[in-house]
Amino acid sequence: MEPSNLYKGSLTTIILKLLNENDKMYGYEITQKVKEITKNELQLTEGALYPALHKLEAQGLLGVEVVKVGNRVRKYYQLTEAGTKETVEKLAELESYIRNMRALVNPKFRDE
Amino acid sequence: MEPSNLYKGSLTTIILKLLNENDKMYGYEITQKVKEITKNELQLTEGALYPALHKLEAQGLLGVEVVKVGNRVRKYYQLTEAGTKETVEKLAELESYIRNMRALVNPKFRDE
DNA sequence: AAATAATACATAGTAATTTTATGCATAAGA
DNA sequence: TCTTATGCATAAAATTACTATGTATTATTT
Repeated sequence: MEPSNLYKGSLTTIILKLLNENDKMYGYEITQKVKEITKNELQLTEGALYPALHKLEAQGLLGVEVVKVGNRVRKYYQLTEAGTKETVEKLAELESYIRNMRALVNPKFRDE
Repeated sequence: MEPSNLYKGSLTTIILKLLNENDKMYGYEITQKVKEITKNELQLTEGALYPALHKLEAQGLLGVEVVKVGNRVRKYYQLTEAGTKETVEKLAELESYIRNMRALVNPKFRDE
């Protein structure tokens, strides 16, 4: 199965959740984690990921720590306090959205 | 809870599925159906819906029938054969996407 | 040793999709 | 009569992600 595209709006939630779970991660690590968890079905493009990380940082939801590993730079991101709050909200939104989509596409899930 | 925004990419799937289920519907009817099913949690904006319907029609996935009701016009849409096929694919994509998102945000759903 | 793949970041241009804001018009209800 | 509901439509703006490209280091394969 070829890797599918993201439904636009869900990338931020993915990033926040993974950081919430893993304390601190760097960009490339996030891409790999998503591939692993979704068994290659979802692929984060770098052109989406890095700008998203920068934006979250600019919004004060993430903090950054630059670490040199050998001769290469890694930028570790972690949730700020505001970021943790935002994560909770985004997750709730996603759950609600999934519930609604399930109800829409599957009559079985309607009266819940 | 205020009506939330759509995750971009899911509108087409919603439209196709509702038409698949209800045989033929007009735009306003679709907006109401979505409100009803999601208990007002999801609201389709007309600015998104009508262009989406026109696009699906242009792609040959929907057929239209204009009906006069009193002095007002309704445009009933229904799936074409190609539309029915597309519906199946879109639904499969959505299910897959939901599964992946669940796995990402909820470790419980990982090894499935 | 050289070529390739993987790791690690970044950005500009483009595309797709949706929201917001408007507009028009008829019908129903308060 | 005024407001709400029904019913369609489109343009401008915003959002979000993808594609393509660039740079550079490290590991693996040939």
